[in-house]
Amino acid sequence: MAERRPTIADVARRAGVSKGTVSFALNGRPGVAAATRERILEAAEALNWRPNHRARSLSVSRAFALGLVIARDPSLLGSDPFFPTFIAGVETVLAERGQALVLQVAGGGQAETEGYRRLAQDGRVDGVFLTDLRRHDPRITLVDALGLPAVTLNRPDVPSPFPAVCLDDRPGIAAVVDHLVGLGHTRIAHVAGPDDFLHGHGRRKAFLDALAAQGLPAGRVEVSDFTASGGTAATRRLLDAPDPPTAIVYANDLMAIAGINVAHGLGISVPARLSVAGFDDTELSAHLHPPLTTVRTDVFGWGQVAARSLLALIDGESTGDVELEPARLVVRRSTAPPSAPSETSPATPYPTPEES
Amino acid sequence: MAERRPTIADVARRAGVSKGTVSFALNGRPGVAAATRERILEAAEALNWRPNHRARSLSVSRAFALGLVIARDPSLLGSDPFFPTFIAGVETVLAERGQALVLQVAGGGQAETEGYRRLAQDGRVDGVFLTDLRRHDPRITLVDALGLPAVTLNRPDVPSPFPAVCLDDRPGIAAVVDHLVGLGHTRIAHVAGPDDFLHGHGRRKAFLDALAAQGLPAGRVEVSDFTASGGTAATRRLLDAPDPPTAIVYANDLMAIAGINVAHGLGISVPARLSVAGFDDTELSAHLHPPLTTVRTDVFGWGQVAARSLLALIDGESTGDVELEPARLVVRRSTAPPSAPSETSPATPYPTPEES
DNA sequence: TTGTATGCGTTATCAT
DNA sequence: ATGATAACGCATACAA
Repeated sequence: MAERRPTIADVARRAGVSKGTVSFALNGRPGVAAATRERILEAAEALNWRPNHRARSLSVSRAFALGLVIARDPSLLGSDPFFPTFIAGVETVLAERGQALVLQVAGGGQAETEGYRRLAQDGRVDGVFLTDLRRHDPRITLVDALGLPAVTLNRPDVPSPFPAVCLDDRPGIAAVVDHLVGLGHTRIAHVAGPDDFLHGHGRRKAFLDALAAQGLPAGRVEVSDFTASGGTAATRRLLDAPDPPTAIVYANDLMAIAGINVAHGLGISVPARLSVAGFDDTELSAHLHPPLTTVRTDVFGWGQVAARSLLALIDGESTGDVELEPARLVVRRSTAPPSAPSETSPATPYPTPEES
Repeated sequence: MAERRPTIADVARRAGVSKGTVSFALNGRPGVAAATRERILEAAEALNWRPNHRARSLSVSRAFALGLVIARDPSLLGSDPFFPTFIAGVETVLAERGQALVLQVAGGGQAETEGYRRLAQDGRVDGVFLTDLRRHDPRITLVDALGLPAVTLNRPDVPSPFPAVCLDDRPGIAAVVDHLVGLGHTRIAHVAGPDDFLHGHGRRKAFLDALAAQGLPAGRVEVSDFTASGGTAATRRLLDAPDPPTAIVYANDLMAIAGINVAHGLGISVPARLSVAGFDDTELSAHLHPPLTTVRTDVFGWGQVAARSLLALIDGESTGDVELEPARLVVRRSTAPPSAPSETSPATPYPTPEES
């Protein structure tokens, strides 16, 4: 005799009314006499009735869930701090609203499209987050065609019907460049992310713009892929060049850390002979030696705001684009004035690390 | 006139049969005449009918989704490579079976319990993964009481009704110790994970057991927390001690990397004066300088097998516990023979890094 | 071999 | 103004 979960029919029977009236009463809708409402609430309470989520989902045609499709090489996903932090931010909002997060990890581009399509066709979610925007991102029209509400992280470079939740990278990159120029650097290079990602592209442009604003010639840019191995290769190319840079601005911490290690391997000490700056402010970067100068963005908050925006959009009360606090510089010990050209690498140990 | 999606009633009408017959025909159940079946399939094809996922979910009382509750401090979640990789493995299996993954990130213990409860009560998922097992983990009985099928990652230390998907850490740790002893080390320390995690506890025990098996006295163990900051502090404590170790075995790569940086800060070169080994084989560890000797586990495969096991359990065809390929040692350059006691830190640059 | 009723909560429509 | 009824979506136990 499995204790069957009470249904709305049980409540209706006990209160002596119809199912419809129970529904109206419990959802606080008008058209129910106060006395009747009271009776219904008591019956529901007595039976400890909770609406069946699946039935509710069916009748209102809502999933009460949001979707996130991650298109990344699984083997590299583990070293990216973005998604876990972003998801954690999203979750804080969803948890208090009874919403769930449905995740998909898609390898290649084909699987990605299929992922959105499945989420939409199965009605698994009421809306999706569009992260890691690419240039001329096909997902904008795809998701729109699927009839799925969405928010984009930052603004796409194509017309978009979706609200954008924006966190501007560029001030952070500009601040790094200004910081390095202020220290006396003139040969500054950049290790960029893939150029088809909007953020990779944007950080690169911000780098070049900031140099130009400082009246310096364009620095060398090595396009890489946000991975440690890519950062290693790009750094080798830069440091093996005839006129190597005295400072390198990386598009993320992972490549920067790999870069520092390449420098160490070449006997080039950081920051004495090479200044290095990252981007992300991962937990590790403060605990390196030297601790990494980097750029911090509030990814957790980004997730929170994106979730709120998407839920508002789904509820038909979109507030339009949102602008978050831009990225900002965190100065630590991996950046310092360039050494005099004649000076050789000093063998002195680094000063004790200290958080800025 | 929104083009209403065709329903099973439309198909039934077109084929001149009842809804029930359509359902039987399309699910390949017996009791439908071949000619009738053919007619129904044609009608469904012509109308391009797809079953409504939500209605299906309601009628069969299944969510066609699995759940994962992650109880981690959100600010530290980003530096842990485990979950993204595990999830990616899970997804490869779910994608081809039309299943979804519902994720919850819960901060403290209270929120964690609430997370499982919500998943169960709302019928959001048909089963859950129990990861990061703790000693006397209360989730075993909780999830069982909630009537939710589950698989555990490794075996709990309490009686469990759930299949376990096991990947043994211990051979990896033992191999590290053997490797270090083989190099000539006798003062080997361990920086452990939190002792209430079974894997933190297990790696520590494996470390001590391996030393004992080698006939060496118990090495010093610093219990830490898997974070860079924790690894930094623990390493300081070890290296500041009167009789510092010549090798440190860390319970994860993140702490090991932080440890290497502490050593650098103290002018202690790795591996010349201190050997360091990690655990995880994160992407970065091969690109450090020196590249990190560590232990590799197939987290992606773990996710795949766990997903298959959980789905099998839900379908009532559980295959019992599963044992995966155990963790195995990856020797790189961060481990070397201990220097002679009298020898001071050599200032020679590291050899060029090379993957083992 | 096929049709019907039931399970679910919500809501449009109808009846008082 | 209040409340009852039926329909929505699919699968399945049961009746015919």
